Amino acid sequence: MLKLTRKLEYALIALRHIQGQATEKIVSTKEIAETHRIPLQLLAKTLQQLAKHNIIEAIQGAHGGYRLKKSLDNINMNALIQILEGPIGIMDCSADSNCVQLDICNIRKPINRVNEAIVSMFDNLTLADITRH
Amino acid sequence: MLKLTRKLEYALIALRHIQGQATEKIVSTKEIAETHRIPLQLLAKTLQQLAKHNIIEAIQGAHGGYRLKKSLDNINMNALIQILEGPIGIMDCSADSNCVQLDICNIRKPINRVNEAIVSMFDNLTLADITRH
DNA sequence: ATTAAATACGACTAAAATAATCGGATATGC
DNA sequence: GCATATCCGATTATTTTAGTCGTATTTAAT
Ligand code: SF4
Ligand code: SF4
Repeated sequence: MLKLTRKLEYALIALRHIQGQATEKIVSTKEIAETHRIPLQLLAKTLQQLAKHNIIEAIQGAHGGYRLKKSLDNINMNALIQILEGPIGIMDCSADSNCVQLDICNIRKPINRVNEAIVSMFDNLTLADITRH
Repeated sequence: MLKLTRKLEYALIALRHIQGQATEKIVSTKEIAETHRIPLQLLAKTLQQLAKHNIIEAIQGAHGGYRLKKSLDNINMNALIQILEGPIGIMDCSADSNCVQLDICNIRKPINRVNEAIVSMFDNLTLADITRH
């Protein structure tokens, strides 16, 4: 309950790892996976998602890997979560959510406010805040 | 990811329902379950947990049910979560967590700060805040 | 050219967490 | 005594998350 996913953790670990290297160094998935004992394939797919969304840049072929494409100051946690997991929703109140309680629910509004508070918290947290400290 | 559980939702819905009744009225699980289309057995067990922790008072036997035992102003969301789901942890960093990354993890501290921020948010949110609006 | 090392990606399987149900016990008002 | 409730452990079902597999493609080095 209220847990982050491993995928998200792996992404943060990887971003911090990449940031710790020389700016132009190309870091391979393997290097990150071995350093931090992350399952290689899972990390690979995660990094591919980040590359597709222009957070990191992929260099293919032998001696390929990734390097940062944006400054981590300019990306917030909410954006990262959005990329990897979709929008934050502490519960599922959308129209197509087929929640049987939907139209008779007596806690929907306050719960939505809580959700917004969490979203806003992650909005105000840059990846640099996390990868720097 | 970052979702509340149904059990917790059901508890909130039930507490709000009970609060909406006359102060001394005894409300049965069945009444709440039918009004809000919540699975009876699951709600029953949830309310039992709340009763055990003195948030509501159980009246057994025919015409039994529950009524509030504490003012909802004096209970915060964090306490409710603690009762129903245990401590909030957006990830599992305890000593016995057998996370293989534990001793080489480069995001542990910042993640713990995020966790504390969430806990503190739920600490400052009373059940009355949720059941009233 | 061939090989080795890397990303790219869809499909699949495994594991864990959550949600719901079942079966019975106990209590109590009428 | 019976109907209606709470109580509660055990089990099953469902959903979500985590991880793996197989294969294709790219590219540097030889
Ligand atoms: S808050 Fe109410 S409507 Fe929204 S998902 Fe929970 S029960 Fe359904
Ligand atoms: S933050 Fe690091 S140590 Fe904590 S659970 Fe996640 S990976 Fe493991």
